[in-house]
Amino acid sequence: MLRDPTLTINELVSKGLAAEGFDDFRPAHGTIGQHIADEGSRITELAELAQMSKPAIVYLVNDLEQLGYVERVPDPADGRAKLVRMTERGVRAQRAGREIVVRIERDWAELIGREDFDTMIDLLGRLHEALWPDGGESPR
Amino acid sequence: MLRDPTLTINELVSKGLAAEGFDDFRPAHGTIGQHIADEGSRITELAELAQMSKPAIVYLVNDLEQLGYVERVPDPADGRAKLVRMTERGVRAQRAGREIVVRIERDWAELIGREDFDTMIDLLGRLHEALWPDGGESPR
DNA sequence: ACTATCTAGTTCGATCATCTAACGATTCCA
DNA sequence: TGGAATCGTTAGATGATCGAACTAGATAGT
Repeated sequence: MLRDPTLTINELVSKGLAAEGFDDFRPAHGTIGQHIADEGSRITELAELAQMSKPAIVYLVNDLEQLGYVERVPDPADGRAKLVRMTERGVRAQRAGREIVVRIERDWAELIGREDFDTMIDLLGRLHEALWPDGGESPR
Repeated sequence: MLRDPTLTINELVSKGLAAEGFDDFRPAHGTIGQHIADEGSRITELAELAQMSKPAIVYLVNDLEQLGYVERVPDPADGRAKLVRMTERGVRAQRAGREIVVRIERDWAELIGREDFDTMIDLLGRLHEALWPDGGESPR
């Protein structure tokens, strides 16, 4: 019951983006897009948020950089670090992706009723909050 | 909110099984264990239920057969087909897995309250039912 | 009854996403 | 100022998945 909707959202977003000209954007890239901050995020930071290893993030960021969705800039605060930041194209894709999610939520809300849907989201949020308090810090 | 719990359940079940002597059972194998019928299921059938390609199922069933969790028997009703059936070890693992899931549900229910948890499950079920009516048939 | 077509499972080859281990560069601290 | 921790990366491996092409068996149309 959790798994199917998760996969379907990913799939729908991917297809929706493809239809809007972002056809080189793969589902796994969404992990980055979801967590990246507007001012840019460090690799380590993204790894923590996505609960993935750093090499996995590097792999995805390499892809996204190659495809022109993100760029690496040196972090002025730390010579070792780099900030991964959305390019203009990346921002457009991110916006499009969020719109698609909103549309899916609207569609699904109609299926079981807006009120019940909101309740469900709220409860899922509470469970998530209970399992990963706030920022969410579990090293992997 | 959907993705994290999904992954966590998989991970916890895997670890729990490992602790009970089924340490060669990998998360992906769960896809089979979840859908296989007591009398045995065909490869094609499993592919439909899991919404995966046939080769992917064959790959997993090969693994599970090698590890002694399932066995292939000829389907008396169709000479081309084979039934994938749980072995004794498979049944034990399946039971253990279900117990672990029950335990996780109990733990999580405590986090947000049993009543709200039940409501959430019910709503998720309704959404799932609305998206994949009953048997669930979407070819891939 | 024969052939053409369809279906069940499999093999092959490729690809994607992910991991652990090891490494150079930089920063931090005692 | 020198040793330990941290940041990103590379290298190498593996798991899970797919599509295309194949074989053996079933089925339907003539």
